[in-house]
Amino acid sequence: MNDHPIPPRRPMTLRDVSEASGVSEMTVSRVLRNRGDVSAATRERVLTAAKELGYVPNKIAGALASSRVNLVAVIIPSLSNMVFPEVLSGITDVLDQTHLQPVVGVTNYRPEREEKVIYEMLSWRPSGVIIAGIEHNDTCRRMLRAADVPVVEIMDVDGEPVDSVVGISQRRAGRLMAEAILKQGFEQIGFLGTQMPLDHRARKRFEGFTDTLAKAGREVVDQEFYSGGSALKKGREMTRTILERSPDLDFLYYSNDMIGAGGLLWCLEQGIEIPQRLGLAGFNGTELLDGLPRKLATMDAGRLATGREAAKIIAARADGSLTEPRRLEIEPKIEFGDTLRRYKP
Amino acid sequence: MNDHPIPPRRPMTLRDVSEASGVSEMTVSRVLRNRGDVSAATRERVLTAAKELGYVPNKIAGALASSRVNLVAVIIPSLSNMVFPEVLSGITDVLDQTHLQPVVGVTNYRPEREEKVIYEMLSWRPSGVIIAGIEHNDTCRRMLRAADVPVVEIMDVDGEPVDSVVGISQRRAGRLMAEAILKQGFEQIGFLGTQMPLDHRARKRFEGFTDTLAKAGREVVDQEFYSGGSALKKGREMTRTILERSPDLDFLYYSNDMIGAGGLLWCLEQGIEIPQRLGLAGFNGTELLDGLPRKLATMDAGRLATGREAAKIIAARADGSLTEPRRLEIEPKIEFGDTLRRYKP
DNA sequence: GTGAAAGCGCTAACAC
DNA sequence: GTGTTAGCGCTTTCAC
Repeated sequence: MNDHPIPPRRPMTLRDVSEASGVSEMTVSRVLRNRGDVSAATRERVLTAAKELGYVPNKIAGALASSRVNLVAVIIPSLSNMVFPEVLSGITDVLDQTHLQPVVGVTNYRPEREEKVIYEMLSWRPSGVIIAGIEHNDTCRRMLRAADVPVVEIMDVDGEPVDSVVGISQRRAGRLMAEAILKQGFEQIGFLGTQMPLDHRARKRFEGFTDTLAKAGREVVDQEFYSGGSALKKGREMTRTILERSPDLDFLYYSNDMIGAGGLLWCLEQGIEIPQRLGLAGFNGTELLDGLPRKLATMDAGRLATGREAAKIIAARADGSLTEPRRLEIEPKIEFGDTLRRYKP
Repeated sequence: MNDHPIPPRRPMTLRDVSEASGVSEMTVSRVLRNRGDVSAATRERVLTAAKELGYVPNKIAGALASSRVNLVAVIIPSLSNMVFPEVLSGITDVLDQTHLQPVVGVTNYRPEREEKVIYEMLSWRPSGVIIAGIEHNDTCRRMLRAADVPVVEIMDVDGEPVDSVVGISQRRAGRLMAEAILKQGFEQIGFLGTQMPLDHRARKRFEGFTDTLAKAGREVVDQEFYSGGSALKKGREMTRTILERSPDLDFLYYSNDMIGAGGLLWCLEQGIEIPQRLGLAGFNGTELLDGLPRKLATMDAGRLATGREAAKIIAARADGSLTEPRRLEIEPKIEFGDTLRRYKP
């Protein structure tokens, strides 16, 4: 064995590859980035050397030198609500075909977290920002605008976007559901939702919903809210509670599919006749609903499409093929399932 | 209005804050990072200037200069399986109390994607890597080792870790469940799982399961696999299929809670007596199970704890308070629910 | 096709 | 307490 003193391990650099291959740093860089003309021979030598050394380029240095970063900041309120991972899938689908890479930040629906996450993300100078919601405080909006980076706000188009926006109108979603419910002759309507004053999307949906009822001379007769715990279980409990308190209700509108599913299971166990005696509807168009004993009515919010379109906009802005802000409203689609339609169409 | 020509917008730098506040760049840097002594007065001036300009520091330059990056790479196979978001929650809980920040990469269970994601992540020189699974190909292992960064492999301790490792033994989890099932006198056991040769954790669990059955002179009598679609619905369909084919089965072991829940719902609808006629068990300890008509037996894999502990290790390595690799085996815990226990304990 | 020089926007180290 | 100098590891630009 040799017993030369081992010098302290220095992180590997281009220079190491350069020395190992006997080619200038500059040419090594060209090979590694596939830029400019390099002879096949040199190319080969560089690639071999890099591979043997296990060289991984330092993107920090690269980004600083070129002021180009292939990161796209994706800022969402939560990961435990399946809705956001689904949007992320859409984003990933599209970005995977580009050189761009999503980086996820989670705000937990807290504005001060949102500020922090935006700040942190922007400090890495990403090529674009995709952010859930269109309601952000002044600090957030100012940062986003000042960053001079393409921004796409998603999942809510009711408001003034910073730049581009893709998603459904939550108000319209609430309205459409209210109209469908009224059309089926339901009259005593209850609402069940999350206790989350900062979920602007749920709030707007509810507003659209109640406004429409009001125009028809109706109102939400009773309400029930929850926070934390198993949504399925909470849906069950809330449904029992609200029906005990207001036995005359003939429709329950849930702010998400999971609590709706819990409610549906409970109602079926009680032998409640659905939808004749009691109609039900959730929101989101979750895959899960397909496996229930009856299919809960819901509204597909086009999450996958939203993610895809948002990513396309960022990609197009990044490669210069798009320069103007876009506004893309996606149409929410009612799925009647087995719990909303009383009369045959 | 003034009509001076507007110079092309140059991204803002420390220098701008320096000029605006009349303080040297270095001191501005000190204030912004809370490093070293700065007089209250200068401090104030700098902060005001920075805020007014809406300055967001360039972390790329900072990271290059200091060779310190506050990013922790988190590499997981999927976001659509709730398991991983939950681990992420644990990680976030802990990292939120440090200056470290998680960055998520998704591999879709594909080794070539894993290679790419690791490479991309490492090229940003993160302070640590948390990666799902302990099975990685040689390229991946070499990169991780060469990166000279703390690495924590999670959710599977059966194998040789690159560095630290936190999680349950999947083989042991399979074994424990097999033992519990046998103890309850079940004899004709069927298995239902995902069609995913690359999910090593599911594979090891299954191996531990069948090995234990074998030692008791038993075997898995029939199996059924699925891929894609609504897991709840698939669970339903697979359960019907397997029971039609093998009506003598008296126990169904599902590789995850969601298909188990689908199976449970179907069995209840069929009026199958559970668990006397047929026992059921899933895997994961998903919150969802709490809302079902009966609680499915399952096994808590300690996902939150796994995430937390992994993050703690990274944080401790990063601040120098830990220097050795750690190995932390978490004990999986059977939850009997209402579908596994035939005899009163 | 290849190389040398300059500098991206910060911070470490040291001087004052 | 504050400022100066010299890089961090790449890429841009330009020369050859």
